[in-house]
Amino acid sequence: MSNSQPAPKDFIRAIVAQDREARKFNGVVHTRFPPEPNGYLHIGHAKSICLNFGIAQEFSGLCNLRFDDTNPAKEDVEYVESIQEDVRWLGFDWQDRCFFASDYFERLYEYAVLLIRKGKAYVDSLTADEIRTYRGTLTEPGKESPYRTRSVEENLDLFSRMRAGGCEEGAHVLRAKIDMASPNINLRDPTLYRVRRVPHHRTGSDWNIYPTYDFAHPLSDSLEGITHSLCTLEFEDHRPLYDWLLDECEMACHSQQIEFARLNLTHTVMSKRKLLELIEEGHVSGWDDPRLPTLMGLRRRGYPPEAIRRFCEHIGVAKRDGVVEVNLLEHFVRETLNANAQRVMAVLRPLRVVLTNYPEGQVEELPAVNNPEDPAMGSRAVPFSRVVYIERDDFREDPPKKYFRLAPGQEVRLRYAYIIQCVNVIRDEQTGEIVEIHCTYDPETKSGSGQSARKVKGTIHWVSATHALEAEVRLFDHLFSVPDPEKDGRDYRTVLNPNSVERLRGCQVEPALQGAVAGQRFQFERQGYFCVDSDSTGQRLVFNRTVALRDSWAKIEKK
RNA sequence: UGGGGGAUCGUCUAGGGGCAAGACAACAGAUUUUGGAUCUGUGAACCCAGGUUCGAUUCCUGGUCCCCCAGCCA
Repeated sequence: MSNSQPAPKDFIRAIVAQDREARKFNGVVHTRFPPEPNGYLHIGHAKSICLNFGIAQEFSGLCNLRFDDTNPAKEDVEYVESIQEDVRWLGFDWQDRCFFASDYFERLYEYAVLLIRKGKAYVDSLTADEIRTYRGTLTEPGKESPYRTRSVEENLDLFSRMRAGGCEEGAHVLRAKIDMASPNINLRDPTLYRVRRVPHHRTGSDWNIYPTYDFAHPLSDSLEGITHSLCTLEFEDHRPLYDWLLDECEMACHSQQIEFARLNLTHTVMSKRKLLELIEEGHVSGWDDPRLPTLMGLRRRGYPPEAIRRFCEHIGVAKRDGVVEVNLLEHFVRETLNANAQRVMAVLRPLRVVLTNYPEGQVEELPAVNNPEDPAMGSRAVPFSRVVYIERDDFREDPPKKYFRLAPGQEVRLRYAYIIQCVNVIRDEQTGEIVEIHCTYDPETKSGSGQSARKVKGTIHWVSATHALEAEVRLFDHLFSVPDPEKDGRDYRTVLNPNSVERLRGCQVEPALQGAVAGQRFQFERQGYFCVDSDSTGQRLVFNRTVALRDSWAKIEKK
């Protein structure tokens, strides 16, 4: 019964559910994710991937991966491979259904011939400039090309010569014969084929002509039996053409195009062009720079694919265009990492602390919980000794109100260890800089066993100086310092965040991190989630900060 | 002043002739050996104007504002 079904989550699922119930397409649901292999995927694509694969899953259907490789001048196998890797990483499986529009070139050509025979397409020999002029404007109708009335025979002959390689690029194009006066510019005899004397990454030099998106897309959808062809809003105007082509080519399957709003995120840019500019101008290091919204970048940054999926589920699908705040994405990253990231202690900006009453040479192995959210993750031993490092931020000579950390005379708990009290501050005689602090520890307050009634307000993280591993840590922040980098048409480069990355060397991390491999994710207690960077080696650990923990102290201090 | 789409808390998304719901963010409190997590609570919205109606955010009419389209890109 339909009333036992949960309400559809969005208008597209509502349509799909209705179609399935009405047995449209025989009750089958078949979608596709159709990237052009001319760049790398970003989180905007993730929305489409989750939508298409998600709907297929929910409606017991299938989702194809199809490369829209109709423009050899811009495309490359390198992109094909990276796109496949990204889709897999996101957690989706196209099984044996990875297709290419180029797989259909021969059939597409035959459909073009069919259109010519029906008098629905013609070879135009106007120049690109002339075609533009003839097209008219938004408010004025276009003019018909003088070549529009060529005979079927002449068109057939010309078109086959275009294919055979007898003409220069731009000499001719194949156009649909629709309506030069249409208020919808896409219907003013759109181009179906153009001459391109460029080798294609899959078909080599087999072809001298290539179909346009407008021609190839609907036919590819139909050939694959795609029932619901989901795309972004800017293709809304193309739908009449999409339908016209399926009708005129007499396709057995009339796929249904449905448009939804693309994803926009605050504090970043999403277009391939701008992403490329950021890379080429050296503002970021490459497509996998952890500050970029590319899937490669997010992966390197440490974002779990599950977090991205949850985010995409959560933002929903609608037709109004808007901008999602990045903090929503970050929320899902924290939420998933909180549940499964191993906790570890790491001191980013070390301050030496000597426990003057702790026996020289003594080492204790203190048990530490790996993840309080998940007891199954067990515990580990953390070495403790007379000299430890704490965070410089965790000591203040003049502590503000409500500062629950270390200060002269004040007490604080070292996580999983003892309560210590600051008794002395040692500074560099020249610079006056604090070089180390002396504390005493209270042996009665050992974590767990002690049961000391004594409570302190603060607990800070630390690492044993003799046992710590040195590491480099890269702290990332938003690439842009404002939510909408392109507001009022300004150049987004003018609002790049100068502090979007901070490299910290000489960080001291817990020995449990020995041997951590690239991609492994941790929570550095009290600081955030970090992931081992691909620059990391056995000798030199490098971490990326995925996202900081929520910091309510920072808020208090701001006031 | 062509055509196509859209307008609900700060943000995203529901709903739909009769109390406008959720999430993030914000704020307040509880709790806490992570100032994390968790829990509780608070504030916060139907673009405007008319009309129909007992009643309109929803239906109708007219506006306003925003987005997209003049590639041989997708």
